Amino acid sequence: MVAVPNRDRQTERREATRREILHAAWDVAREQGLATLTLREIATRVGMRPPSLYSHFASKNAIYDAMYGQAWQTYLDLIPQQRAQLPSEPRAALKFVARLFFDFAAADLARHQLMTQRTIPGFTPSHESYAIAVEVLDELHQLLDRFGIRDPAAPDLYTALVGGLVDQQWANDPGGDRWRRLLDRAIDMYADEMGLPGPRGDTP
Amino acid sequence: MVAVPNRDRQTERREATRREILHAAWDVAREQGLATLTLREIATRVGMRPPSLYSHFASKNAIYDAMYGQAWQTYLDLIPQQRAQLPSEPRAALKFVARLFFDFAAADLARHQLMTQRTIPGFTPSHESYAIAVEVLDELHQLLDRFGIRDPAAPDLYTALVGGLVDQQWANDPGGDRWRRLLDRAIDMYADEMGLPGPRGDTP
DNA sequence: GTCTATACACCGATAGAC
DNA sequence: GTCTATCGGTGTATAGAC
Repeated sequence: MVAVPNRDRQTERREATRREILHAAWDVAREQGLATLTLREIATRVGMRPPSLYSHFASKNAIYDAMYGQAWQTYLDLIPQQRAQLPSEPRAALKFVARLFFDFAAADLARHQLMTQRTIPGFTPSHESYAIAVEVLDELHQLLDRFGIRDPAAPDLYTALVGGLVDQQWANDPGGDRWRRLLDRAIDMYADEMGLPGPRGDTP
Repeated sequence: MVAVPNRDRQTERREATRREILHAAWDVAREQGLATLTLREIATRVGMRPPSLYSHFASKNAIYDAMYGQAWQTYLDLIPQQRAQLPSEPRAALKFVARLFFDFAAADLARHQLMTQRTIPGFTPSHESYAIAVEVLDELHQLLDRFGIRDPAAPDLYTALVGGLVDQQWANDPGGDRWRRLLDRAIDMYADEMGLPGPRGDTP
């Protein structure tokens, strides 16, 4: 019986090629900007001709969509290890989580734009990919809930605050830390608003 | 002596054409997305052939740059009339100013992206255009100073907070008001952090 | 200042051979 | 699954006539 192992090996090979293509796509997006991404350039980097990409992705937007899902999945995968390191003190925990997201978003402009902005005209994530982003948001809701923050406005205000710091960092001081330095202060301000107990102060 | 009047009429005509081109460019950007802007489409709308645009703008980026400057200038022009309507109570004043910026930014995605995000790979505003944005920021600094808010972090935290609400609004509820409704609450939170006196509460 | 003509490169996508 | 060939179109930008 070799049918099953063969099929497995083939699907694995297929997924490896998909990953390779996406990896090249990320390289291009980082180097030349998300909006300048082209099938030609991706194909060149993986040693293919452009039409061959259509054996793995139905369209250019399908590549964007896979990248979108991959980006949110990468962040989602950080959460278990984040949970293991989470400080018990609520404010310290919120700061830890905020810093994790900030650094993730500040590390890669193309990724950040794809995840949270409408940079690519006409691109909308598929339900499948969007569901991963929703999972991440769900984790945030649970975290806030665990700390007794049940204000209905709390998650939206949190995402606006942390996302706003990231966006300002990218727009006005890329590569620097002018807004990153305000992160702990911003979280303390937020924690005060939400009635979270505990002392103010920067993380060590 | 007709030399001077003629020259004036000619430069006026020239500027009118420039305005017409930019107006068409804004239409295209709004309808099809900022990144999809093409000289072809702009030219068609003003009834020209694409190469004719080069009599008025040195390049496509020069058009982006003029749009950038125009957008910030439009906002700057709102400030005198905003100042006339400014509530005397500090918190109400901050809310009023924040709402003005929010609504301006939420009214036009392409404009917002050009003003505050790095949507167009390779585009950087000229010093002249950027100076207008700096003028707007200067007005914010003066406003905060007038209310006794002299914390060095105050302006950066303010732009992150208000900008963050705008970005979330565009990313997750375009055309809605899910984050707009949090504006007064966010400003109260900010005012508390900055030690601004006065009562909390939504604007009427 | 606007036009035609054109350069020169690029794009996403499809058809069909192998 | 990858290729070649090709479609029909896009793009910015320049030269030179009028």
